[in-house]
Amino acid sequence: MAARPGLDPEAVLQAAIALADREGLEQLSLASLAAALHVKTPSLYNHIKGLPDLKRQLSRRGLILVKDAMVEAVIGKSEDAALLAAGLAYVGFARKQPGLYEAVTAPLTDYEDPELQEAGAQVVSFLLKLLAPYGLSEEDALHVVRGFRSLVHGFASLEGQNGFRMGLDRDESLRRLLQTYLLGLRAGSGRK
Amino acid sequence: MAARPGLDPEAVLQAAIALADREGLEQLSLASLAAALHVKTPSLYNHIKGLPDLKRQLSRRGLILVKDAMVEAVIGKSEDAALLAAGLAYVGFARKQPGLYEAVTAPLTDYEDPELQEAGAQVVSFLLKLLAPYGLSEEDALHVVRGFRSLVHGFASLEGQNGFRMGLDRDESLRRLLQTYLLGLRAGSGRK
DNA sequence: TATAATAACTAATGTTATTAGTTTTGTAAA
DNA sequence: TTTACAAAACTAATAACATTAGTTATTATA
Repeated sequence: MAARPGLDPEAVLQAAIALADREGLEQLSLASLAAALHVKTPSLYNHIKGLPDLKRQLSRRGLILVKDAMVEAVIGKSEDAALLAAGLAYVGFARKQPGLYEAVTAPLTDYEDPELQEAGAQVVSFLLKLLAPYGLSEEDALHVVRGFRSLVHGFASLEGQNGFRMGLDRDESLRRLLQTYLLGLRAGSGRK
Repeated sequence: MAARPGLDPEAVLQAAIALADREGLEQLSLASLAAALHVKTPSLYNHIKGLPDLKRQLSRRGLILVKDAMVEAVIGKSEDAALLAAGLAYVGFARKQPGLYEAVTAPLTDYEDPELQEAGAQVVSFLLKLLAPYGLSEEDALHVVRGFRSLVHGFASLEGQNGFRMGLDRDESLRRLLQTYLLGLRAGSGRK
């Protein structure tokens, strides 16, 4: 019947996110995290199960937040404008929280984690809603969702690893990529 | 004037690639690599500078090989057919050598490594050649290169982290993604 | 005020990367 | 054939890290 304040799991997660965004996900260790929290490493085990568990939590939180960012971005928009806004918001999130986004895309130790699957399913479900007005079959819509996710994740990932070196406006590249894909969708809707 | 055979840097690299492809890049450690080579860990330092150096070499080799795979795939093809073949080859490479491809896309310790920049530049240069027949301005072509790389890398990366869960044909998703983008390129070439 | 839940700690273990210094060995020159 | 040396592989040692076990300290509540 008596607790003791101090850290809690959410505070540890927040500190881990801050550290990952600031220094990169590879720099996130229990040692560096404990130091940032002015605590000894083993104390963290009162709040997390271990480093793999912490990274799993980062992945999940990142997925939730990137979806939230897209949801926010499409308010009052529909069809191409909504998809464009969602794509820009996705990449914007990856830029603002690079370490957290890295965690989303990091090779998972556990592909089968149900919390991660749920978070991923919410992203897919959100995109399917944006596609509803296009009147696609369920199968067609799922292919498009895969395409859209590939687009935005690929762009965000390459940008995040400094893959775009030329002095060419990156926002312009992203806008063109999304618009070209959307144009292709319109142009191809008659086709098989 | 006298050497002593045994391992050499290329053999170490090959073993590292095999291990990464088999077990995943995270499982690649100097300890596991040395064990696979029936050697003690410090012996590896006769052939590589250390673990970061080894991973850098993997990145570079992966970039070269993925480009080679695309070059091979476009023989005798041009325009949309060539870009489609290149995209399929890119993803095919990531599927066949998942650990090596992971290394290509892993967050680098050293963005500025000239060897990696050179390898990346060769990929860009190759794609620019494929785009030549489209008669785009240099700037337009560079935007398209970014788009194409985003497409294929995003797809390969999501697929590699088991991001595509639905029982939906993945090759079909990839083909549609590439075709939709190419269609958008054609449709949009009059526009700004 | 006393208690109990629990956060934080110390101590210890095992893994890993890395460096320094030593031994071994195969080849090329004598 | 013998010898010398270059380089590969080794042993030993250190430092960083994650993790577990067991102990101490603290604080909200009964």
